[in-house]
Amino acid sequence: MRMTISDIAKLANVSKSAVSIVLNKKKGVSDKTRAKVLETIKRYNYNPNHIAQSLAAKETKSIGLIIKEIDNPYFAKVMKGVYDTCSQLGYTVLLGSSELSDEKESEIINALMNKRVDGLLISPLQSEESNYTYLINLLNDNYPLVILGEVKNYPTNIVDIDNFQAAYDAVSYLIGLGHSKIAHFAGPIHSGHGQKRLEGYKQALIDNNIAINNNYILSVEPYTSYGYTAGMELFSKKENLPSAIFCYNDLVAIGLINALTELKIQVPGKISVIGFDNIDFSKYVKIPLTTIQMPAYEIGKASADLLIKQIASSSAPLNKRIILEHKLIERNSCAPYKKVK
Amino acid sequence: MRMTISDIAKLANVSKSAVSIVLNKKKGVSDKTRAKVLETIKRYNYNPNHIAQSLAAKETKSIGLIIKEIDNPYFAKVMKGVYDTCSQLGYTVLLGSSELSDEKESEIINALMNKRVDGLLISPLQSEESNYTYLINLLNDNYPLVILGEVKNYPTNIVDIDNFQAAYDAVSYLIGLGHSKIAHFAGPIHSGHGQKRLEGYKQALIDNNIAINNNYILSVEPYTSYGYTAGMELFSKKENLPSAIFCYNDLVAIGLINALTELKIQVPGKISVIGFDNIDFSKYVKIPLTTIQMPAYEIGKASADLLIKQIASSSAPLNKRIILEHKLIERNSCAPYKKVK
DNA sequence: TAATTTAGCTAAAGCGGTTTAGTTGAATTA
DNA sequence: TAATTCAACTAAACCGCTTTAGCTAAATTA
Repeated sequence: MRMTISDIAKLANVSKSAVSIVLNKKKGVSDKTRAKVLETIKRYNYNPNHIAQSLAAKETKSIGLIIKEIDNPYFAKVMKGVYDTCSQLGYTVLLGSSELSDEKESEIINALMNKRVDGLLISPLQSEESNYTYLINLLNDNYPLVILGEVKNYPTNIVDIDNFQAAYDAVSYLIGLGHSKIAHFAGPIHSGHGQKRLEGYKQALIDNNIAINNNYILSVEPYTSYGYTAGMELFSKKENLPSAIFCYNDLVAIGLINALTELKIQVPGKISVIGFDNIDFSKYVKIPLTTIQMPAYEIGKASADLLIKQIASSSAPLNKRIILEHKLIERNSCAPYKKVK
Repeated sequence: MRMTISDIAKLANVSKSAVSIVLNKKKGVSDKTRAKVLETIKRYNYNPNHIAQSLAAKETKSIGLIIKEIDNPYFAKVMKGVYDTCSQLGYTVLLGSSELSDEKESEIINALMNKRVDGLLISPLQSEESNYTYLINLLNDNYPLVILGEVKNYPTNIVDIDNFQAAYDAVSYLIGLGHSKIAHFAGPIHSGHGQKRLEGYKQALIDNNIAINNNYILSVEPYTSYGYTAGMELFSKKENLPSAIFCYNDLVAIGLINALTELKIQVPGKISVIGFDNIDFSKYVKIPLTTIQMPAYEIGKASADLLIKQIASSSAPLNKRIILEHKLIERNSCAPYKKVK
């Protein structure tokens, strides 16, 4: 069996308290005693039981990370950022992934809270106002929280980019290239990011006196395969087609381009496509993707950092909003509009 | 403050024991009492403190997952598999990533064990025999363990594919296409997978009477950028170049192809490239990649399943070896050897 | 009817730590 | 020299659960 603090205490001929003091590098024992304890700890290769420590100290030195999809290069980068700063600061991360299901999301939050994580880092689904009441409960309970996105009308710690502006920039870029028939493969429309990007898209059109065409707005699950399917569907009709498409994310854009090349529709010759996220692969893809860069790793780092700060300053809600910079990355999937037909 | 079991006990006018019995669905209380307890639990929205449960029950219902790189599509798929079965079976996963550092790997193992995970799922680095002594310690301690790979000369639970055979198949395929000057961009050569694949590569050459040329074997970090760099280096010399390259993984292959196209060397016209893993993106890349399919998600599922079985059958080591099927996926990055020069 | 099970319940010990309050003897201060 | 402070140390309570052992009253058996 593993050693306990009592074992060590007995072996070193001191009290449990003395061992605890040494363990936590507090003062209250003589150098001689400290040395003796340290030596028997080393000798028996004793490691304190973190569970017991957590129970006594009422903190677990762990956080819960809830993302939407494990299997998405964007979230992988976020995770890496979170993981890096957490492990550096001595925190363990308990993984949660809602996989786009509201139900799972709230189950996970519950499960992680029962595991007594010291705080929660959530990329929320927010598909229905009513469905994030539990988030609001957390806020009211003053639970250390950082949101990768936002909770409408509630001040919280937030780390994100300006999704509205980023979408606006993307569409403006397309307009600058001469396009006016611009479609949007929108993400889950009720998600925070999806909504913001949709709004940015619309505003860019409005500001350029381009009418919004609802047939040009398709809501699509944010995976490659759905980009493909939606592309196939849209371009099987042959009338009133767009000349450019702003996609919710790179995955969708890549799927779309795949459909397009399969249909022998030239990208960017005939159709320009712009993505979102700038995942690593977007530059290796058949037609290197013009896209908006999300600083995913930095978002991960910043949010973990903020969360741990919030945990430290316990009761007082920081309500910090960290908005990181996005950037348009020009590659080969967009071209000036040509009137030819 | 949050409710405790004592609070509930008082409120329901029963003992803590009674509440505990109800909580754990054991028998020992009347239906009436059970109902009463259940009702006050619901009323006060009580959730047992999992930390306290873990301490008392000496099990945490959590496992540690140690991968090599968070930010690698192959491991993302493995993680997803692990996560899916764990959350289904009520286990939480604590994330660990060695990021290719031996030192970190052993630190993580230590940290996770102190957090008292019930078992460990490790994709080990194994860069030096001496460096996996701690793995062997775990084995000797009879700690529930599943290895994604293997520990030489030690029986353990293992989930993997036959890396030797897979590499053999890949190289045989190239040979079947007429190639004989076949290089290998090997992964970290002391890693389990790296070594097996290297051996498979060599054996395939030997069995076909092709001399092994050590200049054709480059050890490369398993990232895109290193594939690129190594490609640039190799093909800057102009003599005795290979006509085909078997890469440690798709990432390296993609980087290599990038270098090649930059150097205006046609793939697969002049150089054939075969990868390993079959990550999602390998089919969307400029030159869709011919590669070996790793059933990453299945590996994740199977290993988590096995680990939890091992945890259940506690003391008795199962020592199961699950070898999953690989498959060669033909796409466009390999072509028959042409003698033209 | 008396003896024996059994069902329902709970007090108390234990899981492995931390922390508080208290004791002792040596060092300081007045 | 007596009174006070202080450093070193520890016993005991506590964190929030589970589990064991024991008690009582009702049900079963002989």
